[in-house]
Amino acid sequence: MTTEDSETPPPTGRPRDPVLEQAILNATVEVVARSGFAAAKLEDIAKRAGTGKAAIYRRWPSKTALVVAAAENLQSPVAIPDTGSLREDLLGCVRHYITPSARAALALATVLAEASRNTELRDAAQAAIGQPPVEALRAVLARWIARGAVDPATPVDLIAGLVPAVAFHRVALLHQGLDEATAVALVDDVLLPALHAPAGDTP
Amino acid sequence: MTTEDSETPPPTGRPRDPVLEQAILNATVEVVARSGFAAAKLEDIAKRAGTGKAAIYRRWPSKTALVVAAAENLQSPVAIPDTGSLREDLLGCVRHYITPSARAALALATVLAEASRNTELRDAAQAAIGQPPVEALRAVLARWIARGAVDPATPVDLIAGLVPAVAFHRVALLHQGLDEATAVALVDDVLLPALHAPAGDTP
DNA sequence: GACTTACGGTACCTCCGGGTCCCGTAAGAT
DNA sequence: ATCTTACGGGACCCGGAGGTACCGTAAGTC
Repeated sequence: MTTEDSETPPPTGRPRDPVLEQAILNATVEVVARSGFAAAKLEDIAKRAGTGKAAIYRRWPSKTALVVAAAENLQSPVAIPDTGSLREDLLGCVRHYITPSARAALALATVLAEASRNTELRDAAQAAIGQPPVEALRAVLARWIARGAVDPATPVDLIAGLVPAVAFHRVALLHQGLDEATAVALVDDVLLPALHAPAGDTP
Repeated sequence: MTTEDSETPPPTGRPRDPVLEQAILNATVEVVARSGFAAAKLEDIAKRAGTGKAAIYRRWPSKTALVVAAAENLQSPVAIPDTGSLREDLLGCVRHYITPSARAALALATVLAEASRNTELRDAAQAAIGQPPVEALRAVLARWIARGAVDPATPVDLIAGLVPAVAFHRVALLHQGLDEATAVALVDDVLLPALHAPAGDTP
């Protein structure tokens, strides 16, 4: 290996359009989120991306691979709020599920849940859109526990899992995204009471 | 109308087997819950029910109608616990989601969520397996509010919606049913703190 | 016993969608 | 200018599954 023999054969000819790449991924998310994994047609995705099926198969070997890529592409840097107020930090985390992209992600998750047997697909979706916001909430809780404002005995996993559960449930079954009022109620009436609990009511 | 003219033409010939009817519905739930709505094959359902496709189409006109009927058939009388203890009542409601039939129902719901465009299907599922347990929880909360043990200002809908959300989320995305430990934690660490809150912490 | 309808099973029709191929054209590299 | 590869788009192949038709048989009614 002098410089680069086997890898990267000199890229001659017309290069691939990166804009098209992104357009295809976006179209995939939209179509899959709206129609479901099985019902999503490659032709619809191609049409919505303003291209043909060939351009898709030039990049990904199968429908599954395409959807996995689209799910991974949804990853957005989830901020870990640190406002100095526990309530505001929680609100920041919960509000993450209100954004349009989050709603698209959840709708996609709805669908990916259907592909139960497809482990690859499910894991990719979970890692891409499931974990990050939960990790953020977990981090916030850990920080406030360290600060002594939250009981160290609180079941962090259970509490942190509450928010995505509600968001997912609303989108998947009730077909309505999380709204501001619900987010506030979730924080004030559920999360904060659960966290403020000292050492337990039965000593 | 003397006795019954138009309706019920004298049922001659071999009658339909009601046992088979139930077997088909059960098989439908199992196969659809395992494979998903789209991936569920009528032939698999028939085979699992120990019959042929013809026997199915003799009863329901389409795959969708069959699944709707199967969802409706899942309705089971959800008991409204009244043990004298708020905690026990809540536990009773939450435990409902641990039963095998509840897990099957939730798995089915996972799938029905995918059929977003099919309003008929979604509504049937919601009415059959979504509403009843939530109504039970709502009733329990209402009773304890009436008894004065729970703040009348508590957002009953939000709280009652928490449990199915968690159950659904776990089954659909995490692929694990609700277990006893989680149920207890849900009641002790989430529901009870949210309910015991008096009039609010900021007077 | 005659009749009617359900039964299990299978072969079949038909449509739909994933995936492939090929066209004429466009956009870069040498 | 030439070469190579990507592009949009259409034609096509093919497997799979919903739905139908028909068999011989079983289980009821009159």
